[in-house]
Amino acid sequence: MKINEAINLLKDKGYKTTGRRKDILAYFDEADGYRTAKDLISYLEETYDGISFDTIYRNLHLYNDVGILESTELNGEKHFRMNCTHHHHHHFICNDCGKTKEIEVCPMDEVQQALANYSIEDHKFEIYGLCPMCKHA
Amino acid sequence: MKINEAINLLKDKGYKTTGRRKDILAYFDEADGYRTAKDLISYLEETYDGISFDTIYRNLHLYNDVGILESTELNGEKHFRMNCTHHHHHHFICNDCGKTKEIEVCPMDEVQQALANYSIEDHKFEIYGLCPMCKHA
DNA sequence: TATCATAACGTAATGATTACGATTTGTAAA
DNA sequence: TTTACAAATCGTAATCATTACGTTATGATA
Repeated sequence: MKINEAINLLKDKGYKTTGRRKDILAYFDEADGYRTAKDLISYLEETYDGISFDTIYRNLHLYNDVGILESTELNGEKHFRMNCTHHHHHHFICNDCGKTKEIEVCPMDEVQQALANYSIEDHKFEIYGLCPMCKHA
Repeated sequence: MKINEAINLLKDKGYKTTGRRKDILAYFDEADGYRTAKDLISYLEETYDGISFDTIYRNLHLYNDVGILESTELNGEKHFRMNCTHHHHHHFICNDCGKTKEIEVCPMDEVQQALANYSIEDHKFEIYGLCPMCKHA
């Protein structure tokens, strides 16, 4: 999702446009991969002297809820990245830099049949390793 | 993995067979699904008066390392279940009772090609929802 | 520019997990 | 069987990510 798109989405939903919020969007726009709350705090501390956990987590949850960000759990820590809204897909995630590559394969079609009497609510398919850049570093 | 198998594996590796360790195995053998450290503590407290976090987590890690248990992260908490050693497969996991169903489909073959220059180290494919039992409860 | 609800601050609380010194207990050798 | 000792457990404190909250600041609307 693009920054302007996200800002308009927030406005439409009645949320205020603050400096923190714009900077958080800028961070994830630039990051192009999964980042933690701690990563975000480090970044914002360059600009602001004193960032509250409240601000960090409230906005991460907000962005996640309205679909600006998507999240996953890696090594016991929540990680966030800009949401790819265009179509359903999965991700390769680099263990080193957190950057992602879209994977078009989704095995759910095949799986549905095997779970006839089950109620499927969600699924997760992620591939972990090193991206070409980190592999040769 | 069966309990006796696990105990022999521990002996072979030079680990001692203690009451706690046997009871932990019994718990996961009976559980037949994903359980948290807290779940395990509740169970062990019925038998022992005073179970140390040290004992819980040390043994969970040990069992996970030697392949007696396998683990996944659900709602920010590590969950463990008896390891299925026989062949590669994935799991449907019930959001209610934690019980699992094996899924034979694995999409990795298809994915390899799309990640030619990447180093693949691991992958995760899990399906979440309600099992037939919990669905009708 | 005044108003007011929302956002942010600073900090304390929570919950899972890890760490550690003291004590207990399997195990293997005497 | 007893002894010896490393490994296992205990009790509790520390850590780390996240959540909660009373107070203060600020964006948006009139």
